[in-house]
Amino acid sequence: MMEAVQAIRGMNDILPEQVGWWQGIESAAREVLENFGYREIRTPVAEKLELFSRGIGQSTDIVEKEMYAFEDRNGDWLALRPEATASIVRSYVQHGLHAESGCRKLYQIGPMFRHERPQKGRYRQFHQIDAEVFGLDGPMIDAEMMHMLSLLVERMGISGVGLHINTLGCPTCRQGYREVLKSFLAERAEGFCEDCLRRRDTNPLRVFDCKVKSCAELLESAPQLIDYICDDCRAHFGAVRQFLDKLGTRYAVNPRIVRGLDYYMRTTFEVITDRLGSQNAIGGGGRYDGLVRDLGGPAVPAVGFAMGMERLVLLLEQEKEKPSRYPRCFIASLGEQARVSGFLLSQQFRARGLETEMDYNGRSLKSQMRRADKSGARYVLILGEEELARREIQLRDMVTKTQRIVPLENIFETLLAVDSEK
RNA sequence: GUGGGUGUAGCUCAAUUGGUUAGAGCACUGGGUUGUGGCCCCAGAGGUCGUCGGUUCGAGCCCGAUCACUCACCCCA
Repeated sequence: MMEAVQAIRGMNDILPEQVGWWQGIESAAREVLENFGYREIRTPVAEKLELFSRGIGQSTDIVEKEMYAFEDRNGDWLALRPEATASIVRSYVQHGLHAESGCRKLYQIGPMFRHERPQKGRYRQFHQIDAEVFGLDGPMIDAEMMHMLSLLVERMGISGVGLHINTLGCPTCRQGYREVLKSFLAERAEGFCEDCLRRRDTNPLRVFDCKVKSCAELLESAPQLIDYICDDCRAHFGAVRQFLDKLGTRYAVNPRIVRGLDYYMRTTFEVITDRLGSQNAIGGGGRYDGLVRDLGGPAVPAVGFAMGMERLVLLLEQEKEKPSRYPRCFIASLGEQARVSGFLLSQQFRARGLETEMDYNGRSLKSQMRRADKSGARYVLILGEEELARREIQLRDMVTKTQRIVPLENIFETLLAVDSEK
């Protein structure tokens, strides 16, 4: 035997047994998003590398060490997209979508790529549901988006998750806070772990995300961003919270939600579960008013979020029964002539919209019945040479175990009539 | 990128201190009814024991390397 080729590490097949979960999640997402006025946009999985280094941030982990970047045959540097926002913004700018109206709501569902060490809930090819709103800078849309995210999770049948929100301030007021925090970290340097000391220089806000106990304890006395942000940012955050309260959306303010992408400002949020081990965020996002301009477009404000579909599937597997589908009808046949007639019959049934299965191998009736049973079909049509000669067919109801002989003519209508009596 | 755990049939797992031909359950195929499913009975098929190398008279078992999976760190969805 030749050695079989394996799938790429961290890139998984979604087998027919699992695909029902994915379809359920996707249709729930489309339904809710479209209901809120979002329209689908499909962008390529590869972009120029520059788009992500400019968009996501040069010093972020994603750009620094997780991107699938490569030189193509023309010598251009490309990358498989590690997230959707930069691509959507690129497309929005390139096609002048900002010209059409004040506000634009877009969504995308598809694969993303990051070269990380795989673990539960984290893969190298993973799938996101991503939504973005362009052109609105007020707090109302921030609240609506988080409200919608809660509905989305609920509509998918997932419970026991929490919405955590925070504000990062705007680039101006955050800069002041960064300096204050940096000096706080410098004063107490000996108490913090190595990672936190490294973060002090790269991205000081991320220390709040540290899981080391001693760091968390020290940070309790740290200066809080909320005390340093400007009046406009404070008012924005206050209004977001008021709207969420009025919408009845439950949330917790969590100063640890700082996000790892450079473009976020003001509102940030995550949907968190305690049932997935360490990969506990099933969705997250925030406001990024500066990104469109940074990518060469007009100064259009924006908010967006992404959800991790693998994590949603993991949660659904924990609490719901696996969705499955069954053909309505199975055609069993005996003898070559009858098999051909059964084959043609199955095509007619399908053409009329009835999900129909059959046995193509010409095996024993017993084995065909076994297959019919396993397929979950409610009805089995049995066609032998005897029935064929008399222009008849056996119609068996697998649930009631009753069987009768009916005319072959108009068998489709007969089957529908029998089925509608149930 | 760092650390821990695990690799035996399609799946879940066995295999005495290293000892002849590596087993079971589920799933699969056929039979038990000249043409009838779930339960039961019988039979069959399915493995280079992840891979390569080493130790040994002898390795599924011990050692090393490598690959993969997995969990955690990191980071994030």
